[in-house]
Amino acid sequence: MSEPQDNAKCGSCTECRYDCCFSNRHCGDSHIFGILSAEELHSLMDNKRQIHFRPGETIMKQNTPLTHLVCIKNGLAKVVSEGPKGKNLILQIIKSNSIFTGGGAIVDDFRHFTVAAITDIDCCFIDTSRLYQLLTKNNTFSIELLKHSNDQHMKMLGNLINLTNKYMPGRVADTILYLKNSIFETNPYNFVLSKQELADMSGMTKESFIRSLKEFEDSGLIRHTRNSIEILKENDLLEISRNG
Amino acid sequence: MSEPQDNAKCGSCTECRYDCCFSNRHCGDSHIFGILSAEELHSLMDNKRQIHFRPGETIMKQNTPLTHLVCIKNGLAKVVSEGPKGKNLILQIIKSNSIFTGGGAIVDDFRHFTVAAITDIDCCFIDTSRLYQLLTKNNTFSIELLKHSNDQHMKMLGNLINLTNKYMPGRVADTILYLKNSIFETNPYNFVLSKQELADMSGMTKESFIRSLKEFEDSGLIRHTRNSIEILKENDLLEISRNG
DNA sequence: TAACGTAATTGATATATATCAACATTATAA
DNA sequence: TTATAATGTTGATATATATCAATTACGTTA
Repeated sequence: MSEPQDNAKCGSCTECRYDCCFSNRHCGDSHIFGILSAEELHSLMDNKRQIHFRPGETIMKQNTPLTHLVCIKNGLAKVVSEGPKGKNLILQIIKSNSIFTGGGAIVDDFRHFTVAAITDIDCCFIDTSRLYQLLTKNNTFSIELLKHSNDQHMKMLGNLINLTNKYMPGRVADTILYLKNSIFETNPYNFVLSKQELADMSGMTKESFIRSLKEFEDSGLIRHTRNSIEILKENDLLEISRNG
Repeated sequence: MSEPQDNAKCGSCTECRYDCCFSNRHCGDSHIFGILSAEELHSLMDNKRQIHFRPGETIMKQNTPLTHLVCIKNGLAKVVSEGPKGKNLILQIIKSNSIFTGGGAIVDDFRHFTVAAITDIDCCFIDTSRLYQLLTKNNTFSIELLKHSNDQHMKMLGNLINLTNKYMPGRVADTILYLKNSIFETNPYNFVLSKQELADMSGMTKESFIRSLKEFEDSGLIRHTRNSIEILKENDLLEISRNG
């Protein structure tokens, strides 16, 4: 894999080595590493590897042994469940400063998801053995990880409910609102996701997604180009999302 | 199954009071209480309440504050996600000797599911405050609970995949095989679930469930009466489950 | 720039599933 | 027991969504 400037920095400088990927302030949806002492952080990151991925590359593959957890330093990645017969479902988008284990940590130590880079990505691979060691030593850390796990669990429940209870327009509304409010956080937002990927996030075919999106455009709810969407009437979209 | 006298016994005798619901040997899918010392078990169960529910009664209700976790001592319960517009999805059946928190433990302390009794049920309500206290004291316990959480998480992923990637016959096959292999564990198995509930487990209407079941019967894969099912050709059903 | 491959779009059609309505069966209570 | 409600079953139809095929736009490389 290629190694740009940041990469080299992280591999050499000591300060960076144990801190750069998980500074307390920036640890995204979880403060999980914020509670660790320097020593503990050291024990966890001692032999971590920072790796660069190009868009499209697979970061972790479903059904492989869960030997490392991944921390996204910067870039966007998609979490995919590869179903039978090539049916992919994108369950979430991971942003900078997030950790991701792959699902089966402690339970069966297999990865239940595939994670692939959407943009260029710098991320760290941390040995799960180090994680487990730390779990046995720092109870607060265990509790934080439990919190993180429950959080992911409830997000997946949300996914399940949306995908099974709603018609297509509701699911499309969910997807584009999720991207605006949880991922890009600006209103006309640009993205690098293909229509196929947007459809995979919404549990439908790309043709259906396109048609639904067009209806929104015709109704004046959104405006969109090849790779940007502007939400014009968020309340109406929320209403569509609620009514399924 | 245990005798009904247990109920009374549990309320009075001290030994029973801290042990009967969660003996190490019988703690179902989790050994979570098996690792606790007598003292710790005491601290957890000190003020626990054992309650009896009749079939159909609600044990915990979605969207209420998560003040207690529930341990099913004996009986069967259904875990329901109540969607908008009365669309219910039954996510799992809970058997004897299982614990259930309701989803949002530590995260938002709200219940994300409704749990309702299918049969008569004896269960214990344990203060979550006691649980949290114990979490901070016993690291092994935290790790066990983390394991339990991840386990539930991956089971929900399985649900999601089944419900979104499969056609009706595959989902019906999943449901009746799940009941045979994970819940009742005998072959012609009797159940107290209505066709509506079976349909709610399979993410479809009761009419569709009935039709699908009839096709299985006509093809000689199963035999069924009002409240019993016999699996005749499990391999064929597994094949149907796989092919969606 | 032209040429090619890939992604996006549109339309016509097929199919899975839900809905609605009628009826049958079983359970419950007077 | 009979009456009445609840649940189960079947059929006809409507609808949401996928599939297939054709075309267009775009981006990349020669």
